[in-house]
Amino acid sequence: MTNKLVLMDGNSLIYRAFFALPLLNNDKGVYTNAVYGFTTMLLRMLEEEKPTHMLVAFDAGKTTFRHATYKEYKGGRQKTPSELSEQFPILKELLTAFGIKHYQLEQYEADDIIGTLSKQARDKGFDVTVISGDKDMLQLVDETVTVNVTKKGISEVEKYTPSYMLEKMEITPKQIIDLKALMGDNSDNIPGVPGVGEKTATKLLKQYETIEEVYAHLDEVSGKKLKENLETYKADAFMSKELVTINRESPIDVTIDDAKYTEYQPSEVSGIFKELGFQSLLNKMTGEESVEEATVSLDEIDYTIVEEISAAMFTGKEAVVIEMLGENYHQAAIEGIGLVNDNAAYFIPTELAIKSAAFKDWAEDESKKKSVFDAKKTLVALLRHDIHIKGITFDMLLASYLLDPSENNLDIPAISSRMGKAMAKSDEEVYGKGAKQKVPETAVLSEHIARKANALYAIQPEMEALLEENEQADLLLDLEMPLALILGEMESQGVLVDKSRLEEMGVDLKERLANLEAEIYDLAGEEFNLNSPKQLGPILFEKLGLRAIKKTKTGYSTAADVLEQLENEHEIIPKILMYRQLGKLQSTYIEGLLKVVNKDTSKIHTRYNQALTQTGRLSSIDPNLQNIPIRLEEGRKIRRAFVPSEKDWIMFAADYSQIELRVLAHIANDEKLIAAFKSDLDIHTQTAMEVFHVEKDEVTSNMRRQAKAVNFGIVYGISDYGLSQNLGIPRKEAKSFIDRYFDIYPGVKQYMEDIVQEAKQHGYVKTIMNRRRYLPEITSRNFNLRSFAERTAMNTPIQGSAADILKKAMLDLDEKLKEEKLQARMLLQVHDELILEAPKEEIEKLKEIVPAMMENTVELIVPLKVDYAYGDSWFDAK
DNA sequence: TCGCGCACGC
DNA sequence: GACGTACGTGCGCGAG
Repeated sequence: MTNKLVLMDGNSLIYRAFFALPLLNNDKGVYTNAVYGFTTMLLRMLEEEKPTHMLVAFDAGKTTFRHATYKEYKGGRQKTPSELSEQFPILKELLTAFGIKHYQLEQYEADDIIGTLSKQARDKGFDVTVISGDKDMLQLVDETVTVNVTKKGISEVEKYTPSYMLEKMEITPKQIIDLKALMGDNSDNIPGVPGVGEKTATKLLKQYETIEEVYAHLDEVSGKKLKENLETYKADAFMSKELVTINRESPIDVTIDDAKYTEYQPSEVSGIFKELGFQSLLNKMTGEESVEEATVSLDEIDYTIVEEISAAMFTGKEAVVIEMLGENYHQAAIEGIGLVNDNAAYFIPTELAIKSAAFKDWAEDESKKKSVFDAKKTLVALLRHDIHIKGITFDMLLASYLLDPSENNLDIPAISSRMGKAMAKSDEEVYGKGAKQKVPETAVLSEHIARKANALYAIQPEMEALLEENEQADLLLDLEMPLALILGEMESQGVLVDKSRLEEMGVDLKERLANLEAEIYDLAGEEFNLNSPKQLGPILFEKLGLRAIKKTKTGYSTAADVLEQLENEHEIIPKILMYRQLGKLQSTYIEGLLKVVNKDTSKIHTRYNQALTQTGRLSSIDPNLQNIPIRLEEGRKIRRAFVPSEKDWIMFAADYSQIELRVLAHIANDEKLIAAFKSDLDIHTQTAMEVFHVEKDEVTSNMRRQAKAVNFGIVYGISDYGLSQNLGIPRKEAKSFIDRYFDIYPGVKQYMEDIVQEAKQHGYVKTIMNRRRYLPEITSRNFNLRSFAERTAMNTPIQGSAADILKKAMLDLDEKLKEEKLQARMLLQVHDELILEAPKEEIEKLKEIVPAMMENTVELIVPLKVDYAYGDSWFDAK
């Protein structure tokens, strides 16, 4: 067997890892992210390369022999952050535990050590693999030396062989030196020749091979400026070449034999892993179930590519996968359909399915049971081909979401592999991602889709059993799944937008923004990019000498709460605030909305994500219709553009009043809070009366504001710190507010204590409809993590139950509208409100039905209250 | 392409 | 006493 030497560029890789990963620290406050990243890479190398010899090279110190040539070498570099430098010794300790040699040499860099060792090894007939984050290393590539360069952080490497280099970079390994000599390298402060970048350098080298030859034929080089620069900076070019050339004859006092590697002892390593808090690596090493399956070997699958659809194919119980690429299913094409039942697995080409009467009959037959992944997407996709799917009895996406809402890797392959059955490749593996996403050849596509349908079919019973165990079967079957269909219809229906209104507002805003901009530049005494906080900061806090109140990672904070405190100190401030407000309207709401209006229908079709939030709320994207402005009049006018889609119809909006606090009164069973809601007084005034011990008439607007903030804080689970920020008061005062609140509402206090205990005991909290949220960090020794988990424990049942209630109300209302044969239809849901459109004649009926459905969908100890309004636009429905 | 700062809603 | 703050989406900037 050939010997295999793996050489790792310690410095380069640990830097990469440090910047690629969030700044994790373990429970002792020691930063470990770079070591962690390096270790994952190391483990991967050991597994993939199976080295017989291994060595990690480090840079020795500040100065190297290269500094004698050029004292500015690596000049202008940022100092290594202490969070990183403290990780070097840890890494070396870890390497020792692995039994892996590490080495550094005064005056030389890791590159030189690697260059020298790889040469020696090659001469002894070794196979060599070098791993680095630095492309300079590519000069070492030859038939026996492969160089892996990390890309995109550290999770992937690109393997460079001589042929791959020629294909990718169009030059040979040796020419890397010449390439760098010409183009320079900013990070190492290597000058190169000005005006020569990768493109030009490659062109020159393809023609002349080396810079020596380039200069020998300088008169032939085309381009006056280029020739001039080459001439002027000739010395720099040659010096650069010297600097980037790796020394392959370094005076190292380590031999290849010293790098001999035998398999590491888990017992040696596990101690350090434990100390560092590398739980996942520990699990992996000890062979426990690991989250990421390294390689999945898939069983063979038999499936038929359907040529003609017949009713006989269907048994009445099947899994069906409508495959679409691209994220917007309102627009994306169906790539193909997978169908699996007890008898067979099929791939059905899209054209065949949508033209087939047998397929439509099957899809629309309520008695034919279907399992799907993402019922809403499936519904919408088929609706676009005039097929109204019915009989969906299982949705794997929603099932998985209910089992654990924190899971964000949600597709059939990922879910099935978590359920212990790897039955399909990941979508990313099959389709690629980002710009490179594409549909593979038919054979690959059809197999993938058939596999997914197969996995869906196979795993459904196990997921149903888990839901049953959690007492969540009803939540899926009677709440989320029917809701998915309603949401799908709402999305497909869309909401009509009066584009001309938006455009008129845009014209007006444009002018006002231009004026403000000019005034601000005038006051600042210079022009700059007003949209860049990074540029605005120094203008305000250095040039104009205003007080810097808060800092961010990247400089001064210029956030609204900071600027508001400076409002009276300089007339530029209110103008900036106004500019920001109007700029937001222009970019996000005018331009942003216009971009997503369907050209043919003038409608907007948002997408609700029903399997995302940790609390059970929906979210809305493309566009987000859940954050259309309302608080400030200026922004609220945006709502004028949302209008009914038919003549003589109106927009009808209904929202719950204080639903979260009512839910809190209910689950905390707090007498005072219950009484407050039963008397139907303004809850914030009521709270103010209690907290400040005053009569109703004595409650000032300021008292009410503070009481409101405390109520708000309780509902959203913010801390005393959060409340203090909100009210602009010291934290101590905020804390005393909260304490007084708890004195008044002891039931609430009791609930907060109990729910945290419950979370500790079970590991999760739940809503009134048994939605769960797991809180593993509730037992963390880290104060922050633990506190956050505790507040989440208090908050999630409140927010989540409120979400449950509105969801159920939507089902009830939908049914009632059908029952009453009304034309009115739901269009939007915004967490505690529903927006409908309806013919004018139905207004009276809606005034009765909508609040009644919403208020009575569940029975709590306190009444639910719904306010409603209607008008010619969403704006007017207030 | 990604993280950040900022801003909008509930 | 720590330390940084509910749940989301989207914009423009600026570094890689």
